[in-house]
Amino acid sequence: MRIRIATWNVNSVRRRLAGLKRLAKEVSPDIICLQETKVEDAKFPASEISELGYQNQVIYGQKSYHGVAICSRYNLSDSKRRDWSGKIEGRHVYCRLEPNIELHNFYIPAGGNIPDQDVNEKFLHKLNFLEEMSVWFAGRRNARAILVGDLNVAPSANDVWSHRRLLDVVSHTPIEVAALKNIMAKGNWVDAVRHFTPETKKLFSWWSYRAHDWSSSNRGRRLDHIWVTPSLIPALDAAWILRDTRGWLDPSDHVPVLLDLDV
DNA sequence: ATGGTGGAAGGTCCA
Repeated sequence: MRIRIATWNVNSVRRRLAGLKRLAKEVSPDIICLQETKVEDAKFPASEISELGYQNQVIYGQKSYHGVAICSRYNLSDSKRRDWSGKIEGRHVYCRLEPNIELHNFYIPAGGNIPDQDVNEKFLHKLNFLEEMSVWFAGRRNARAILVGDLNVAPSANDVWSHRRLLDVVSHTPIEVAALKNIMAKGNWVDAVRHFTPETKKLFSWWSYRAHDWSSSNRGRRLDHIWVTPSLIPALDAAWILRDTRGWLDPSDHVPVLLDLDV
């Protein structure tokens, strides 16, 4: 059985319905994990997404900010919402797929502009969130699991357009990179995208709206990730990033990341 | 150091 999973920070699910329709038509994921839905659950466009084929939905949103969802052609069970770092913000949902795979969808806090936890509460919140994740997943390392989402950290030198110029920019600072790698180490996670594309090759999943020409300047970062636990490595068929989506009409600033599994 | 754009708002806040 082949399962195709997409993760996409849509920057408002209601503003991205045409993009979701095009993604469903052209790429046909079985499961789409969304971040930054920016809508409370009662106003989530459930019927529109159901009409695209994704009748099974786990949503956890709030007004204006954050918000995540898992939308699936297949049945989902044991769906849960979890809060982190003392805030109720709609940043994590998870559920079970058949055959017995746990799927986690995260929107990790961006962390504000100043990379100093003593003066920037948002950066402190991000570091606390990452630390809590490392502890929680350390206690679940025997799970057969997939973790996707906008993790808001670009861990490797070739996950950013300029390692040197972003060392002091939130998303690529050494303290965030160490925190993300600590989650991977303690939770026994493997980076599915880097499993297929060597670290020597630049890979981005986000380009700022503020660039005059995002494609030619290409000042991107890889903030969106798909991880799997080791028992799923033999099932990995492919993992890739849909760069062209950034050039679609009315784009998100993030593009989808895809995984094909044969389980 | 600042601004550049986009989204939810209908103030600004956030990315």
